[in-house]
Formats: sequence, C-alpha cells, structure tokens
Amino acid sequence: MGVHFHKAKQNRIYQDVVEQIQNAILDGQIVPGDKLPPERELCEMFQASRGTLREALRILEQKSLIEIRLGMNGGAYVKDANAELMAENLAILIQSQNVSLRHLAEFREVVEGAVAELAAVRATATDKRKLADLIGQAAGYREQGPHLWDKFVHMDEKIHIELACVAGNPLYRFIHHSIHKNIHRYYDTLLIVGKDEMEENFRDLSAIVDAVVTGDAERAKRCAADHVRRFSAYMEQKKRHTPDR
Amino acid sequence: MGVHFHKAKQNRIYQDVVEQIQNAILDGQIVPGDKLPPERELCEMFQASRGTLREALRILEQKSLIEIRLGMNGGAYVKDANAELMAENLAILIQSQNVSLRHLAEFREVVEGAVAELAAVRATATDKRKLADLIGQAAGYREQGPHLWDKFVHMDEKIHIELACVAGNPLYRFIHHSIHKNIHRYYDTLLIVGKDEMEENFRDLSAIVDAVVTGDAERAKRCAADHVRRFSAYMEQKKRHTPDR
DNA sequence: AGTCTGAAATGGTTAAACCATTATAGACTA
DNA sequence: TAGTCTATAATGGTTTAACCATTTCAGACT
Repeated sequence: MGVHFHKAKQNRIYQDVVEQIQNAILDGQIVPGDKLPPERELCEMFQASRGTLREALRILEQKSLIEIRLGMNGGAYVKDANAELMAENLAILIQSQNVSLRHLAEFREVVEGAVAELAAVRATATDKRKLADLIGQAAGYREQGPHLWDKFVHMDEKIHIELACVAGNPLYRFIHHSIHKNIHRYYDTLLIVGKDEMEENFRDLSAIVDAVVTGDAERAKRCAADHVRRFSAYMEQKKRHTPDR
Repeated sequence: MGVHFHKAKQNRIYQDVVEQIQNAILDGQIVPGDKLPPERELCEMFQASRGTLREALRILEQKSLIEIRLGMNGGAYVKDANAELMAENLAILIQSQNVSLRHLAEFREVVEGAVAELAAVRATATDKRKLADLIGQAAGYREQGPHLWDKFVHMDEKIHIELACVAGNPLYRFIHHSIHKNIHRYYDTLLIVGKDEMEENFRDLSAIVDAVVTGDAERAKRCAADHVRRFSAYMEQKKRHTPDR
C-alpha cells in the first residue's frame, strides 16, 4: 500500500495516529476493503509502541472507520458503512433517556414525510417500476396467509429504504437506518401483526407509493406522515398494554 | 425470525469493561461530573492490565461518555453532553463525501421548518417573551453599525437554538447542534455579512418569531424553510465565487 | 501578601514477552 | 481421488513493570 505515514508527534501520540489514518481513509488514499499493515509494522511506521498504537486503533474502530479481525488474515480492515455510528449514537441518546420513543416518532413523521415528498419529485421511471414491484411482492405475501406475514413486515422495511434511496439525499438513508436499528427491539415484542393491522399498513404503503408514482409530492408527504402517525399510535397503545420493559 | 442473536464471544476483555462502565453511566449509577477511580485502581477492580483498561477508556472517551484529564486531579470524568457525538459523526459523513453541503441544506430546510412549526404550537408565554427579547437584542445590534455585526450573527444562532428548545423535542436540539458545528467552518470563510444580507436575515428571523408568537404554525414552518433556502442559496452563490476549497 | 518550588497524583508511553484465534498447506486416511 | 485432520504461522489480545509528562497544591522563601 502506497500511503506514507510520518512519525507521530504531539502530546497525545495516539491522537496523532488516529488523525493520520483517518485522513488517509477520508481522502481516499485507503479505500474500503483495504487492510492496514499488522500492528507491529504500524508501530514501526509511526515510531510508537504497540500499546499506544492499539489505543489509536480502538478509537478508529469505535468511529466505524475500521473493523478489526482476529487470527491469520486478521488485522484492521477499512470499512464502508458509516451509518453504524449514527445508530450507536442514537442508541446512547435513547438509553440515557434524553430521547423518548415519542420524540423519535415525532421526528420520524417529519422525516418520512420529507422523504416521500422528495421521492415523488425525483423518482425516475426505473424507480417507479421498482416501487411498484415491491408493492406487488408485499401484496403477494399479504394474500398467502399468516405464515408469510413476517415476510410482509420485511417488505415494509424494504419499501421505506427504497423511498429513502429514491429521495436522493444520503442523509435520509443514514437517518432511516439509525432510527430503524433503534426502534427494532420494540418491534420484536410489540409488533405482533394481526390481519387488520397488516391490511391497514398495506393500504398506507400503497397510498404512498401510488402518490410517488403519480408524482403527487404533496399527497405523498401527507400519506407518509399519516402512516407513521398511525403506526406510532399503534405502538404506543400496545406499549401501554405491555407493562414495563 | 424476529430475534437477533449475536456471537457470544467472551474474549475481548476491554469490550466487557466498556459495557460495565457504560451501563453504570446510562443507568445513572455514576452521574455526570463524577470521577472514576484512577487507572491503576480500575485495573484492580476489573482484574485487567493497564493497557487493556486504557483501551476501554479510549472507547468510552470516543463515545463522549467520559472525558480524560491530565495531571493531579486528572482522571476519567463522566460527561453529559451527548450532542458531540452526532456532530463528530456527521463530520465523518461529510468528509467522506457521502453527504454534500447541498444535501445538508436540503435536510436543514425540512428540520428548521418542523422546529418552527412545533415551536409555534408549543410555545408558552415565557417562551414567547424570551423569543421577542432575543429579536429585540438582534435589532439593537443591527442598528448600531458594522462593529456589532458579528454579535448579530451570534444572535441568529441563539434564536435558532431557542426555537429548537421551545419545540420540545431534544432530537432537534442535537441535530441542530450537529449541523451547526459542521457548517461553521463554511461560515467563517463564506459568510461575510453585508448590510443587505443582514437586513434580509433579520426580516426572516422576525417573520419566523412573529409567526411562532402568534401561534401560526403553518406560517412559521413556511418562513423557516424559506429562510434556510435563501440562506443556502446565498452560501452556494458565495461558494461559486470562492474557487475550490 | 505574594511568589517560587518541588513533591505527589495521575495519565501517557515504552518494551518484551506470552496467550488466543484463525486460515491454510500438507499429511493422513477412507 | 476425495475428504478430513493437524501442525504451523500470521496476527490480534493481554500482561507486566518500568519510566516520562503534566498538573495541582502545600509549604518555603521572599
């Protein structure tokens, strides 16, 4: 690998090491999938001890910039998915009780609305076909009865992701991912889908996609926001009947 | 399906240390301002070596859960400002060129709109007085000429923060903080405020606050979104005239 | 009363050794 | 020949013990 590191300076050496490697990654000198040299070699490059170097690696790992694998062929691999960090952050905010489920729902209403609106404006013919296809699959699972209902739930997720992609602003993808990851554990216990809920959910999704395909941004926004509102209300209600977690 | 297990690896002592300390913090067993014992004592408690323990501390520090100070009376102090993380995170997304300034502006338009809307609905009498007061201060700085213009710019910031607080959803505070921190370095070089820009900015702010005070949520949303749009357009324009960064 | 100084507390760094996990090549077996 | 076992080597994980650097503060000295 052709990247040149210079001797680590500064008071806190590990910080300097972090910065050098981080810059190399963010500048594209090292790309996702690449492997950094083994720790012992990095030590020589940076003229630092292994302990210090490992503290730097821990920080980079926590920033989701690298992933460290064990064993032969192990080492520090440069990662791609920057979305993980946001999810982790959000998790901490929630756990420290600064942000409640209700806050999250309120925010999600706005975000999903904006996503649907943008998607309606920006969807290409290909995007529209893809969305219609996803709705078709969901319809299929819906009809085939209870044993495929969890597949249906999964489609809901896929449709939301697709909408975020169509919207064309990566921030929305990241945010959606973060929220979903954090809300997921509530799904598992609270979201026991009955036929009625599924039908309603399907109607909501169809309405959103229909509005997007039609290019009716205003309606898309309204439908998406309504969808989230109904869904959140449903979750709140379930939660009240499932005492204390 | 539904349930997600993760590999049950006992190894990686530092992870275990991180979890124990993090839980203690998030559960409130240790509160912000508290100091953890010195490294050497923690080593004994966890029965781990200092190197391992320090790797754990680096992770907690990167998570903004603790802050480490040097010298006598130094050590690991528990922090409470969780907003830093999100900012750091967003910075990485931007620097890795996954998110552009334009994306950020587009998102901000939606967010500031939602904040103003919520604020209009939820503002108490006290909130309204506070907002009116801030606008008053801004008006004062505006009139007293160029030497106070940077104070005026600062007021703009304060008003946005206050709106986010009034909106009553902490997520918006965190998001605003993140965006602001990341957009700030552009301010410094691009935002040379002339009298016209300041006047326009002041009109925008007044309009937003007026709508909020009046309780006109719809208008507040529109004014805030317009404000961000104008501001972003102004920045884009400046940027084109300031070749390459 | 003010200033200097040095000791103590604490994090930062180093070095060398050993343990644990994993991929793989090559030996062994069916 | 095909499959399976095994030894080996590459690499991260952990320990230990020592020393360096920074900061505070009590007490000495103006």
